[in-house]
Amino acid sequence: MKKGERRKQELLEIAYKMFLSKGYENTSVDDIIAEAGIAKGTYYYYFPSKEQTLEEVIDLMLDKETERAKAILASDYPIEQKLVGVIASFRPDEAEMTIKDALHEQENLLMHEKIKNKLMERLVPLVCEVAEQGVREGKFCCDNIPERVKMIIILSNEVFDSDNYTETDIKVFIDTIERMLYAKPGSMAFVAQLVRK
Amino acid sequence: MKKGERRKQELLEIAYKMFLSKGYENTSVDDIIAEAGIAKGTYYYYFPSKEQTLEEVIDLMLDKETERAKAILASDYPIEQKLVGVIASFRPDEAEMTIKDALHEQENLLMHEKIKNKLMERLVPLVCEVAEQGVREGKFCCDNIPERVKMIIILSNEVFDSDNYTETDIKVFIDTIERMLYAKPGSMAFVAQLVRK
DNA sequence: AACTTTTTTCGACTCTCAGTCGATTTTTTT
DNA sequence: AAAAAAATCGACTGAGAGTCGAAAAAAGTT
Repeated sequence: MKKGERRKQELLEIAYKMFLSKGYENTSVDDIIAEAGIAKGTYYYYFPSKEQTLEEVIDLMLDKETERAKAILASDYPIEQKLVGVIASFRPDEAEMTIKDALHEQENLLMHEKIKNKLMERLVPLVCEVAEQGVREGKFCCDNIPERVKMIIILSNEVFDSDNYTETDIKVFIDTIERMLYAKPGSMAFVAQLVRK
Repeated sequence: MKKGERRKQELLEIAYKMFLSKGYENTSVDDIIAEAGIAKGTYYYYFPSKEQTLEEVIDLMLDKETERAKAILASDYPIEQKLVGVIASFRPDEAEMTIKDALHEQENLLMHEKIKNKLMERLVPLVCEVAEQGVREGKFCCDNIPERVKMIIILSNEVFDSDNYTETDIKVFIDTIERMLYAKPGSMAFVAQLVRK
């Protein structure tokens, strides 16, 4: 009654690696079971569908990232840095994502979409906390925090998602979030160092 | 030497309708050829792949919308209205898109993505023209127009794409574009009437 | 008209892949 | 040891995209 749990973890591990290295669409269930050395039926004993596997793989990924974000939230960095830090916690994990996701977007649309949605669900409330803290401290000065935060995250997702963003994109992005939050001009300028790479 | 052209248009027409009503993924090539009353081989005589058909269907859609946008651009409405009008030209064509695209996003991801990309390509330069005109007239006051415009379009896409945006989303969106363009506060307030429906 | 060439059409076939299912083996419970 | 539950197996199905060589239709040539 626990051998099953181990097998499931093993399958998630394999799926995770293959989805990242070859892309979701390019990884067939047959690929996964070949790698695991099991039969089709066994796979479907643990997952109702390939898509559900994806779902669980993503949740697993985001769990780690949520932890990181919460650590930053609990820290005592200045608000501006917290804000950016929490958002950045969810940036793809080094070489992991970047390998394939960036490249052949076509083959990863579903994965990408699911990540974006799940990420949004988790990230918005965390960033809202930071932003509200910022308002209390007088660093930001606006209402409708959740909506503003949502839009900031949308922008950060879409703009920095591809690899072809420019210096100017960064500059404008920073200016935009400063103005959206009614923060002191220049207070977010430090972000430029972090994003550029 | 022109019967072929007619057939191709016919196929695009059929594909267009079916993609919109049933979704791209849910429309098989077999569905299309059944509707057209032709054989598989004939279809592939005109299109190298189902995806290429999608590509051409979308281009066709966007052609119409580009015309509308250009008409507005050439008009002499006030800048603020032009800006919004041009962007709104690319909103899905009444009942057309809304039918299915909004609903089962899952089945339409590729279509959605392609529309977004192609739309961006066409819309950004048009909106830039308006914005630059606005700067010349002193209505807006900022540099890096293309980047700002891109972000505005991203926001309008993502925020108003789903049907569950709120009054507050609209308010914040308006505030954001005013501030991104350094426009007079309230100068864009009229948008609220248009978006609400 | 008789032919040749080009364009268009046909549909059976292949290949890939997700998912099913009943049978069998392994593990746990009693 | 027997019964029950959990885990595994792999052949099979069904759907759907794309291929290909052959045939029919249309256009061009003499």
